[in-house]
Amino acid sequence: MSSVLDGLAVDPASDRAVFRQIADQLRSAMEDGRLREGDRLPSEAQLIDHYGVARMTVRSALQLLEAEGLTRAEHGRGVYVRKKPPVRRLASDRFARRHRKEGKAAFLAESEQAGAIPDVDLIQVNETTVPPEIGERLNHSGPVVVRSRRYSLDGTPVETATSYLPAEIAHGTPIADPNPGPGGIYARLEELGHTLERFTEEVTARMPTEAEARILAMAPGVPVFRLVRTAFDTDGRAVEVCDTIMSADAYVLNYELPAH
Amino acid sequence: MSSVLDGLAVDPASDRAVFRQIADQLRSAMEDGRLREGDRLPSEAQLIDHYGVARMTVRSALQLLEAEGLTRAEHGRGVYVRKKPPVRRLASDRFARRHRKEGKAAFLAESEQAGAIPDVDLIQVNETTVPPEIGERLNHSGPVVVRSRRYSLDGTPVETATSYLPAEIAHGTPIADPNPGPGGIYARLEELGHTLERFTEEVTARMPTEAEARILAMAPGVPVFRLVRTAFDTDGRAVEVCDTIMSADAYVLNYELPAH
DNA sequence: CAGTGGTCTAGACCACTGC
DNA sequence: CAGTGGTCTAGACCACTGT
Repeated sequence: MSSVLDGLAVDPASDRAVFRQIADQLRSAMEDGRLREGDRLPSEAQLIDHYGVARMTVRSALQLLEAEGLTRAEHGRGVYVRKKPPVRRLASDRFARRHRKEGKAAFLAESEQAGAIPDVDLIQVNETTVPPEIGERLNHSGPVVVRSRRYSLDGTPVETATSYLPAEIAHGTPIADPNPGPGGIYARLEELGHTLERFTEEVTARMPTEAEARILAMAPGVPVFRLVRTAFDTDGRAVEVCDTIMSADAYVLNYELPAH
Repeated sequence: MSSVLDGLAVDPASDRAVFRQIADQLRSAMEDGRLREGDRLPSEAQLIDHYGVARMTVRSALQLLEAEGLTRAEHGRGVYVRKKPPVRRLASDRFARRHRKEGKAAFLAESEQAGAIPDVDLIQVNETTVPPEIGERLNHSGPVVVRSRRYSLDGTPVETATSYLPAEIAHGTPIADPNPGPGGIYARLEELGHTLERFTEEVTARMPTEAEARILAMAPGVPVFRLVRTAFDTDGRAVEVCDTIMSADAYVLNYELPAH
């Protein structure tokens, strides 16, 4: 009976640790298609038999692959080649005013267009003192209205977002309500006289914190994007900062750069 | 004698695995400042003594922290709270023509401005058939000139880049030389009549492949950005695709979005 | 129930660091 | 040299899955 392990062996005398050699061989099998998305890897017991090593050695190899985001272990079932989730493409014009005309907030409008079922939950709105990092971007100190929420697609959480707006702008307005109404808070800002002129986005990537991994139900080996967007009105005033954490395997970010 | 472990204990009867509890406690110490950047964590032997557990248990805890990018183990020395490397900020106008006037390629010009010592090595230029993924973006099939190189700052590799240009544009020109001359290949493209109009950038993040981790000397627990930039000339023709892999902890990407 | 992965123990030998 | 982390063995018991 044929298996991806046929003919594979490790060299205990090699400089490269045995568990790394085992991981290398399984990784190669995934790279050249002997193992495909969704396939089950050989079980720990099979790897132990095949390579003649202790269980911890094969577990170290499997853990390495999991940390690289290549596999996913399912308790009681097996270890599988990870499937890539559907990807959300963020276009650079996604906050353009024309996309707000239909009365939908950005996330809902885009998702329905992509054929996925969007959901928003864990909505919280409150008023606090601005965190220093955000205050710098808002060029504002003192009270801010803070709106946080979690977005899901087809039941899978993909993104959390926290918006900060100066209280003097947002206090007592629909922006401070859990449901800000059609078009989202950007539509409300414009109604309040803050016509939006431009946005800046600052993108970083890192492994999720424990809290982020929990709230986004993240698999090991998947990083997050952190995207901090600042909205400026036509007076050049920063009127909102939105701090977003996104499961990186669910996103492609598209931008346009000028050449002049 | 006082230590970050003072008063800390684990509950073996808890639902949460002991090694996760140990990781939680060390993570908390890093979050609230009891352990700071560069500090040494308690040694494995100290953790074993303090918690009364086996070595594999404390190693599992430490490995979890390393995979989260929080710590770095140094053989024979100890486990340390990871220091954040200096960050390179990429501005959205970094390919604007005005930045090419001084005759420096983008990377060198920026780095010197930031006070770091840039280096470029592993330069390779050859001609091959265009990979499908790149061909789609170039809207071109057939031969391409491929330029790949590695960039370092202060001796630390931070980025690899591979440029693809249609051979009919680049063949036999300085673009196909290892050293393309002042201003880099974008200056050469414009001299050849391909005035650059705009760029698109597509940003993703994931854990590095084994090969990427090696060439960029990456620590465990640090993801990479993949940035695929396409350059268009004033005829709307895609004239270059640049595929870049960057150590994510060394970069912040800045972009501007229009509101209209 | 058998098979799977999750956790944990109690050792062993090794390689690297710094004194 | 003592102290550190890196690798590996050979078990144990548990929880989850599917038949």
